[in-house]
Amino acid sequence: MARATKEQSEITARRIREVATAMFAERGYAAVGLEEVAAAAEVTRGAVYHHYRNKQALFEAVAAAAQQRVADAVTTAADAAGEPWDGLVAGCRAFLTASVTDTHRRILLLDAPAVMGWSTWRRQDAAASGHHLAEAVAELAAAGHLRVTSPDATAALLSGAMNEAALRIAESPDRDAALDETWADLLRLLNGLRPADRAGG
Amino acid sequence: MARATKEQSEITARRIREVATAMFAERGYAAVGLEEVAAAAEVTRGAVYHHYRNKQALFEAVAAAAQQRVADAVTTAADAAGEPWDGLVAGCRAFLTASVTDTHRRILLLDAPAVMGWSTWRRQDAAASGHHLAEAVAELAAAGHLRVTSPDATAALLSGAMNEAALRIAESPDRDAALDETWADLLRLLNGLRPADRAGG
DNA sequence: GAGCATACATACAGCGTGTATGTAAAGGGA
DNA sequence: TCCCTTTACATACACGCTGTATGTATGCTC
Repeated sequence: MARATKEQSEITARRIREVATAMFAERGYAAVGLEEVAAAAEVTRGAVYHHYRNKQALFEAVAAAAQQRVADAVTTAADAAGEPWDGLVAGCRAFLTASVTDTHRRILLLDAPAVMGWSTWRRQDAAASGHHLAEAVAELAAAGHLRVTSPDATAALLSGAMNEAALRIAESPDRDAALDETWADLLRLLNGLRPADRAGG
Repeated sequence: MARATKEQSEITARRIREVATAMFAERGYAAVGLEEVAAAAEVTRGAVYHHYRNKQALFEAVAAAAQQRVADAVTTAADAAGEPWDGLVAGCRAFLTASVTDTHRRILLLDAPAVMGWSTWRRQDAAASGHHLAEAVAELAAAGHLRVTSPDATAALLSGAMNEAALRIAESPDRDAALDETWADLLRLLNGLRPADRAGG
């Protein structure tokens, strides 16, 4: 078969990644074979192995791209808010809504930790959206807007809370209602960390 | 080979489950083959398939047993406390310490959701420890000790927070310090949900 | 004690991953 | 422009693991 140019090669790699994203999101990592990924991308398995070392490497690329999209949504929302407190709230809201989508849910919240291993997954998460959360918490804590013992620990607690919430919301028959409900209680959790003289402001 | 009695059969099934528990905990679901499980249990793969429909069914049995152990630890701790509020706190503490152990961590927190699917996993969790958490929150909310919009949503948020915390603690070089740190901030989260006139009591 | 059900062992089929090899075209220097 | 190397794939193969079908000897029941 004719060999494509360097530019074409990147397009191929991206197409493989994109069809793999859809399939991993729909049926999960284990249930997807590289043969079908190749077929959907209109190449052979050889091409897949040319661009990605193995199945796990492909998944990691898929997860990284998804993670990046979530991170972009979070930072955009957080930056749009003025006050640091509002930024944290807006970022959390953006994270929740982004994580509820099917693509991100299955790939990032269900499969990623098991496939990549928790520490690798956590590193990637920290490099993307998790970093912003920890930083926002630390900043607010330093400014006295948040009472915490360890900003990192609090960030982890909040991150875990939001991840589980996203899974719950996604599974709910009425996602909008579940999101509102969960959001109200997440706000209560956040507000509960504010010193009495700042709360509600 | 000689066929054992009914009693022996249960012993064999349990032995398979126990060696599988150890291997799944150490190397993860995907990396463990049924051949090695059988070898470790001193039977053949045929025996494994006789007692468990397939690999996933074996894993679900393993997860259920682990889940039950965590639930027992939680209820024991919660029942030992007098006040309902103290019961919630004690239960959370017990859940955290139990979840940090290697066996429970990898099986219940990393692999279970991906292998069993989230809804199945959630049902099993609810039938065990999760149920108690939701009930405790609902009870405290009804009594006015906790301000929440939806007890279920709050329980999910807390559950997710603790799961993530357990993973973080387990990965930490100094688990005791990480546990103390995380525990302090988890208590802040819980206390933040109490009405002003009850907090600190 | 005869027949059936049970508790395994054995043998086999099929799929999926990973790897080695082949091939044709792109890219670069003379 | 010719040649050589590298790149971008396709093809072919080996192997492991799951699941299933079948065999077999023993406990169990009537």
